[in-house]
Amino acid sequence: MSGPGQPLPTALPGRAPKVGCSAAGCAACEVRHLTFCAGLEAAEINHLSALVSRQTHGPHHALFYEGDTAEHVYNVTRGAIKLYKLLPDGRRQITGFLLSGDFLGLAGKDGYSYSAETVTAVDLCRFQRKKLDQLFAQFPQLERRMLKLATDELIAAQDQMLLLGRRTAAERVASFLVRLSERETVRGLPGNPVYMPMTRGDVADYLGLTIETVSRTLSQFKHNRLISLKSLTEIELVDKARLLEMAAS
Amino acid sequence: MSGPGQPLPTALPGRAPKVGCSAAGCAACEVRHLTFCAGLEAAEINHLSALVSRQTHGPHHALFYEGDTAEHVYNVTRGAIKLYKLLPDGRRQITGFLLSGDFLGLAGKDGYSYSAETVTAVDLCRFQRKKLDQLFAQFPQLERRMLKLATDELIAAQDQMLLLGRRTAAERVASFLVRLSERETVRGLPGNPVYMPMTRGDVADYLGLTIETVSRTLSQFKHNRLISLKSLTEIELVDKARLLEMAAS
DNA sequence: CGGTCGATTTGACGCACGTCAATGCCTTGG
DNA sequence: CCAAGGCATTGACGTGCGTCAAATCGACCG
Repeated sequence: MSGPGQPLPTALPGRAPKVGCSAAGCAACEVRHLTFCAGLEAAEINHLSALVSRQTHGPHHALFYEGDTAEHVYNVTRGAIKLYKLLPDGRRQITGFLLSGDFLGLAGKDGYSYSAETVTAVDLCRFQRKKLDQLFAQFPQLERRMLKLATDELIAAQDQMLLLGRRTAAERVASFLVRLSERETVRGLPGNPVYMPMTRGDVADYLGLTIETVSRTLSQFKHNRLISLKSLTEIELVDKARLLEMAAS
Repeated sequence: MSGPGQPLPTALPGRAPKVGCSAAGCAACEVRHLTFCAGLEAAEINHLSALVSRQTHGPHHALFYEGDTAEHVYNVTRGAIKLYKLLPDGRRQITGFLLSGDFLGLAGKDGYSYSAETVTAVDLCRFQRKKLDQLFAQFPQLERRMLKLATDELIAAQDQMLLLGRRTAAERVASFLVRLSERETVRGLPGNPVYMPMTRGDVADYLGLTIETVSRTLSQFKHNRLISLKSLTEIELVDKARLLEMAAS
């Protein structure tokens, strides 16, 4: 798996992702509590509002590539994004999927450490890193919040290492479904059926497997009545208890 | 691989790890430039000095376990530490090895996200998280520095995901040797031969392999004149160019 | 409505790496 | 010096997942 993606449904009837702050401004942002913008006073929010530039992109749009100078920092307010790294021969590892409220753009001195591409149509809040750094000086609260986000991401990355290094294919897929469901729940969505907008290839490259193994594992889950496929991108978790057990950590 | 480790040479003749700041205080700390203590004024260093408690531990000593309340934060000033996560059935993933100058103790709300155990004898600088947080309020510089460290760790974690998800056994071992060598170089050590104090089991659990595969891969490298084993814990990188190529990212 | 194209599923088969089992080696201690 | 206890290495063999290849499905379009 590598190369640019192909057309995917931009939205699903009756399951349109929650709309973010695209028009109304940061004060009305529905996902602010999830982002680094959380916990700011009204006055501070206005400072942020002045800095932000809003963007919308269609599916399968490259935002930046690994190694690019990291000039911007983003919050996702709608849709899904994938982050990935490539080996010279094209092998790909997806390091994360971002949903609304997720943050994007931490980078070391060598620029972005991964490439970013939209999975579905997305809305983004974009900040210039330079200007944001100035704001950090004014509002240490923001930097504290950023450290918390980075720490949470690090913890998630460590969990993923455990998954990639030591879990079986079935455990990986079960864990993926359960985690995706939980992330939707946190965002006020039902979480069951799970909305899974990425391709099997994306899932495979996230879980360190092949497309075929992901597909076969899902088929096996279906056969064992653990899940039921409403459509290619909608999976009902029928036996969530058993799935949780498989995903157990 | 799991369970507590067994005796290992505490030091190697002629290769004793660099001594840290154990006696002289932070002002004389040899690894400060690598830690979050970097870039502070003399006065600020004194504040830190007042907070720090120094510890020494022998090899194979557990510092804390995953889930423990995260009361402390550490800097390693001598020796090597491993961080790991366990699955209920005992499968283990080592998420990182720490050397002198490395930082330890970022944690989410569920306490430490990994267990920590010494590999060799170590010296540590220990801070109470609560007190350190107070210092952060006084010196935003410190928090900035902490964010940088967390970001660097996150980037390293993403590299490790790529390794665990997509690299072959030979690539993993080559990458491990080369990175260990580079880390020693940064610390002013020769970096060749590489000093590798952890057991084959530790390496296996770090690379998502088994002891046998690590051992076989090293034997194959030896046979192909890529490396030469001076001892179990000292590996000469004979054909570093070829190793770098295998590790290529 | 039939055709096209890519994504997904399914099947057959192979292999890289895991498992199981000696054997060897190094360190420690009597 | 010998014995014991752990690692580490090596060999033989097994298997989970990858590879290759062929349906099948589903969305889009003229």
